[in-house]
Amino acid sequence: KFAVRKSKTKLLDIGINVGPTGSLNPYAVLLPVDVNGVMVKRATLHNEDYINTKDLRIGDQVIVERAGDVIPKVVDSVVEERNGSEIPFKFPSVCPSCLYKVVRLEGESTVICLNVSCPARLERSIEHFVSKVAMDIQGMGPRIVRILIENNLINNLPDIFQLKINDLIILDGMGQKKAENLVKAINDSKTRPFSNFLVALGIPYLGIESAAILANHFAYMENLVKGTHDELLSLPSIGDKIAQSIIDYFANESNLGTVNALNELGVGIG
DNA sequence: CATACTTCTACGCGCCTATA
DNA sequence: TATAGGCGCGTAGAAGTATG
Repeated sequence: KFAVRKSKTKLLDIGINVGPTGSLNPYAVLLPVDVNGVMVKRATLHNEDYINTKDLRIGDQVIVERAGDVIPKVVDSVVEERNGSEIPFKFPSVCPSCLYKVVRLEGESTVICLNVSCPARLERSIEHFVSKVAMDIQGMGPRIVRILIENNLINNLPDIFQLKINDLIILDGMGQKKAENLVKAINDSKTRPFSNFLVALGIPYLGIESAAILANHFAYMENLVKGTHDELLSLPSIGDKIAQSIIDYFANESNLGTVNALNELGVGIG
């Protein structure tokens, strides 16, 4: 097995993932290639500017590298090998999931879908909600999340806590044992620390570290909701971006409704 | 018991934000 | 403007469970 750090392959296509907060994240679909012992068929492209700056075109031969032998990335296109059939990539103007017009805010590199009812956003926000750093609901990975949504068992975050064993047991590949384990995991997650609950909400720029600082200062959701921009800014490692992001989140009626509904189900209190 | 399928975990670099 | 550090990215392999 050769130790190849960089490899050349063909950029077959550029796809778009919709993130939990509606961001449109581009990724490269590659002709599978061995990069230092690993077959790589996909690599992140970060954002619209990254594609434009590198002038990556669909059909290009591209250099793929695994940074630290872990995460693959497209580092360059091989311009000399173009034959004229390569197609420049136009970043989508509508969300690939809900077809709503997307926006790119001044000074931001991220293009986002603002439709709060976007199906892709719902799916990704639930995946994030149940993930390890957030509510840590074991046995509820992306696949199960999709099945639950497809079967109309989940239409929003609070719905997760209404799931019953009998709802789950009828699903494909879900038996008594899995259903029991999932319901138990969901119930256990109700007592996750405030910081993890905050992360679970999916507030842009708010990760576990910043959330821990907020949780430490405010202790309860009702205090945080009342927190002013200045108070947030006074906290270590909370700058204008994160502060504004938090203010924006709690200024949104729909978000407040979600938080209240969760609290009433015994989720994320204390 | 064998097979199929899903989830979980580790990995470490570099974009982006916070801060001086 | 420069430096520090949080955060998320894609893949393989292990661990676990469902099903026949």
